[in-house]
Amino acid sequence: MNIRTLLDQRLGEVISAIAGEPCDALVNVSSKPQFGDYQANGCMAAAKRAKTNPRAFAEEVLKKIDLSDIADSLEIAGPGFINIILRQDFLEAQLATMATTDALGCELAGEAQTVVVDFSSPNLAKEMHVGHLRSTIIGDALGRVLEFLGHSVIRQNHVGDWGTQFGMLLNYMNETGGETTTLANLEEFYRASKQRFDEDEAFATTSREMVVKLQSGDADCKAAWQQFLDISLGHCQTAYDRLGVKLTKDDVRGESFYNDDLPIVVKDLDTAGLLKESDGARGVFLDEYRNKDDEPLFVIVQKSDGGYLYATTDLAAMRFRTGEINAQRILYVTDSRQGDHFAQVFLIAQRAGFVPEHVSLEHVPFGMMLGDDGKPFKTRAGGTVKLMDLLDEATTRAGDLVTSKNPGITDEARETIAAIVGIGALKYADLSQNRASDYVFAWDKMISLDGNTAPYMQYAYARIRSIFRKAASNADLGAIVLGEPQERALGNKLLQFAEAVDAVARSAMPNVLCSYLFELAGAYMSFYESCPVLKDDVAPETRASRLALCDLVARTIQTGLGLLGIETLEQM
RNA sequence: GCGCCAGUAGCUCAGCUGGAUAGAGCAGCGGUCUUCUAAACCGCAGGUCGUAGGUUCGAGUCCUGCCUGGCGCGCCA
Repeated sequence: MNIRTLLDQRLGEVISAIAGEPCDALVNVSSKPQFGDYQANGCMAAAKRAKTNPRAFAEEVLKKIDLSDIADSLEIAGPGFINIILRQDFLEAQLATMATTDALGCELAGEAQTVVVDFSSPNLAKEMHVGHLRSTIIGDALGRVLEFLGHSVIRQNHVGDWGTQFGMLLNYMNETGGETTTLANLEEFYRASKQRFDEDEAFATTSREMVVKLQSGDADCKAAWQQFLDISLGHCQTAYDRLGVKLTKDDVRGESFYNDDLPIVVKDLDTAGLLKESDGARGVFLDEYRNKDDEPLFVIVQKSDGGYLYATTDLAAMRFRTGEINAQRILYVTDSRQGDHFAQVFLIAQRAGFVPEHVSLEHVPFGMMLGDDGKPFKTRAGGTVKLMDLLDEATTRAGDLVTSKNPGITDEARETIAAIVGIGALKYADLSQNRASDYVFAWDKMISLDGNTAPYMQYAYARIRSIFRKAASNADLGAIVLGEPQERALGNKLLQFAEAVDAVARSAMPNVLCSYLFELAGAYMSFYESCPVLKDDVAPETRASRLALCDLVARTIQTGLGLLGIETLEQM
């Protein structure tokens, strides 16, 4: 049950009826406690359209509306706000309902959709580096949230497995005997082959021939290529597993998959009357975009030498995703620099009829990871930071912290906690930022575990679990009664979980869920300080009520962090 | 030259379709541990929301100009 939506509907009907046209009630969580639990802001706008006094309009609304089953009081304030205080027994009943299901009050807003989430998409010629982190974890979180709401999520790892560089790599693999051991360090392997390519003209020539052979389907070449991909994908899978990202081999559908479709894309564009030629290249002119000379932009889909480009592959993928997968919504989780590119290929795809009108194409852009100097995040030597090294450092730092907080701990427990806390902190630091902006990566901030961090939530969870361990067999849950102000605040916050999850699904902004969880954990910490659960002087029914609240908070934090791909711990 | 994104507290950032006195977290200052885990809690202080106009009952949010930073702009992805 999404209370905000409920109020929006109930008030919206009345406001619309009075105004004589459809109006939005604009219900939101109140900006301040003295304004009640929720506030409706829609009367001012509706009154304006109906050309009446907003306060008088709001009074009319209060006269007509019956919210007695939900709200204790409705008050008009300021120019025409309606402040809503919910009934305590309504909140208690809602919490009881919320506790009965794993969905914790979340429900499908409309029809279930088939949603393609295109994310991670590393170039398999090299090892994964920090540049792939944001796409991977943001896309993973979005996939989990949409799935949680009942949508059918198709993950697509659009890996780079088909560029000219593969000729170079295959050639070098042949030269070095194709031993898999030499591929243990992909980065080094790439560097070495690149060096050969740049220094030896003969090598470069055979490399180019290798590409042609590969793309024309030569069996030996294809086998070697497949072997290379398997190894590279293995590296990726190790990273995904350590990150706790739900991506497997089955989700991989790389550029090569669309190879046979590329000529068809060009042909279809021609059929649609969109294809033009310019300087020997073929492509589509877009009036909406201008080039440097203020002429319509030419988006090339086939080079003058006959080769295809990434716009072609993306168009082929769109055709496949709507035609074969039947997607109704497609999310592209890539960095914001590709914004223009996607806007352009979306336009072409719609114009060419590759994507029906009802399908939503959404670029989900994110900013760059910067170092604390404000420049792109690099190693001290200025090189690319490997993803694996980043994960290692996160767990090492978390491990050191565990040791300092809890010196007596066994090595085994330490490692488990370090992995979950370290990886969780790393992912949360990223997810909690508005993805649109560049983000300054700072180990100390992230791993200091203070403030709005994953460990703060993990700690709140562990504290609750500790209570249940202590209560042992005497931990029966009772009916929730929101007696104390902290209990009411906590209960209210719990019921907003569905609102937060809905907002993430709609806007593709995981940071909304992070903010929610931080507020929830904060409300719990305040509750924890002022409302004893297991102390001797707590009445049995109060104890049972608070245990039920604790349980629901624990489940919400665990589920919420789970939607972000972050694990919880019984003890920290 | 054109386009996209950003500019909010000392630092890092929130701010949902325009709503009431702009919020957090760090850092700073001051309180709270014979503890249901202090990785915590409570309080104080900190602001011309880049800038100049405009739209209106109301603007951090919408429009226009300007300034600053980042990114992109036909045969790489």
